[in-house]
Amino acid sequence: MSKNQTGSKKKNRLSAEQRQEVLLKVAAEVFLEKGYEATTLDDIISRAGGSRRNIYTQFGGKEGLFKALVKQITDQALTPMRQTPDLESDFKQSLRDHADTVLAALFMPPVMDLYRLALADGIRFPDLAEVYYNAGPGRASQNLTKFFKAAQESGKISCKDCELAASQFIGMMRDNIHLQVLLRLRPAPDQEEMSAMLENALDIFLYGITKRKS
Amino acid sequence: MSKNQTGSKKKNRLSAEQRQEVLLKVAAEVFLEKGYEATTLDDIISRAGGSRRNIYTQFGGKEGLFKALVKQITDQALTPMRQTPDLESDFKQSLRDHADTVLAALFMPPVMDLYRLALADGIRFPDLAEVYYNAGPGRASQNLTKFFKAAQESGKISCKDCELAASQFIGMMRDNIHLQVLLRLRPAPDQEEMSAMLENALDIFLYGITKRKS
DNA sequence: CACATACGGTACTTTTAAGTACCAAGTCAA
DNA sequence: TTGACTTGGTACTTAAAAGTACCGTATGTG
Repeated sequence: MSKNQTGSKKKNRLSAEQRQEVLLKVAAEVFLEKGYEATTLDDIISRAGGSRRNIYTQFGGKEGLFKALVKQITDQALTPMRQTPDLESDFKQSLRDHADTVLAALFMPPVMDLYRLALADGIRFPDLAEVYYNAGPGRASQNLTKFFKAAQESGKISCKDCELAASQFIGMMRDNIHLQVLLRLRPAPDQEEMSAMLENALDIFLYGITKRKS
Repeated sequence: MSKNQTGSKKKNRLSAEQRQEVLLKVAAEVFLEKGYEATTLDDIISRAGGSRRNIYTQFGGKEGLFKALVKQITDQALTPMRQTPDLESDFKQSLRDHADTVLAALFMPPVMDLYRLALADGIRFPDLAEVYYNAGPGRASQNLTKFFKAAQESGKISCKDCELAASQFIGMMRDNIHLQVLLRLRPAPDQEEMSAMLENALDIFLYGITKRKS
C-alpha cells in the first residue's frame, strides 16, 4: 500500500527516482527541439510537473540537467550505430543489412535531434560534440572500416583507403534527402523510398556509375 | 574636406552606409559563431563600435539584423555551389573539377558556419533553412543531376536515378571528416588530404569497390 | 496517532539582455 | 559662424529567465 495509485486525479506525488526520470524525458524533448539557450526551465517544469526545486536538488541547475541528459542520450539513442556488420555471409548482403540499420537510425527523430544539437551547442559544450561523435558516426565508421579491411583481405573488394571509403559510404547515407529532413523541409522517407536510397547507394558503391560493356 | 581622414585617432564618425556595412560584417561573425539566441547585441556593438541606436534605426532590432544578415550571406557565401560542371570535356575530369570546387567550398569557414546556423536556428526562422538549402546544397545537387543526365544520354555512364546519384555524391563529400570539422573536433584538411578525399570518392563513384579481375 | 521528512507550488531576488531616451559632439549647409 | 541634423555613448526601463526561500501538505514510520 502507500505510494500512489496511478489513477488518482491530483496530488499524486512522485518519488525522487520517478521525478528524475520524467524530468530527463521532458528535458530531452525540449532541449533537443529548441537547443540549450532557447530552452527555459519553466518550459520543462510546466510539461513535467513538479517544481523548480526538483531540478536544483537533483541536477544542480540548467547546465547539470543538460549534461545529465547528454550522457543518457548518447548511451541510448545511438546504440543502433554500434551494430557491427556480419563478416561471414555474402559481402553485398552483409553491407546491405548493415547500411539498412544505419540508414534507418539516421532518420530516427531522436538521432536527428541529437545531430542538430551537437552542431548547434557543441561550441558551448565541447564534451557534447566529442561524446556524440565517438558514440555515433565515429563508431559506425570504425565498424565499417574493419568490415572493409576484412573483405579486402579475403579478396572480395579492393579499396586503397578502407577508412576513407567507410567514411564516405556513411556520407552517402547522409545525402541531400537527409539534409532536407534535418532542415525540416520535407518529411522523412518512408520504407519504400529508404529502400530505393539504399539500393542506389549500394549499386554505386559496389560497381560505380561508369557504363559497363554488357 | 569634411568627411573623415582614415588616420584620425578617435571620434571618426561613420556614415549610415559604412556603419551598416560594419554591423553586418560583425553580426555575421558573432551570429554564425554563437547562433541566434546566444548572441547579444552588446557583443556586436562592442566589436563594431557605434551604439545600440544604429541597430534599431537601421535594422529595427536583433531580429531585423539577423534577417538582413541571412539575406546577405546566402547571396554571397554560397556562390561556389552554383558552379555548373563543364559538359564538353572528358567526363571524369569534369566531375573531378566540379567536385573539387564543391569540396573546397564545403570546408570554407563561412559555409560551415552557415550550415550549423541553418540547422540550429532553422526552427525559429524557417526562411533561413529554405533559402539556405535552395541556394546551396539544393542548387549543387540540381547542377550535378543535369550533368549526370547529359552524360547518361551520351552513353558515358549508367545511373538508374541520376537525381539520387547526385544527391549521394554530394553526400560523399560530406563524409565523417567533414562532420568532425563541423563539430570542431579536428582542423580542416589541407590541400593534400582534400585531394586524397576527392580521388578516393571519384574512384569509388565511378568504378565501385568491387574487385575487378585484372 | 504524532512526528519527521521530503515533495509541490508559489512568490521572491537577481541577473542579463532587449529596447528606449537623452545629452553631447561631430557634420554639413546656408 | 551658426544652426539643423545625425551619430556616438551612456544611462535608464522593462522583460524574461535563472536561481532561492518558504510554507503547506502528502507520505510513511515509530
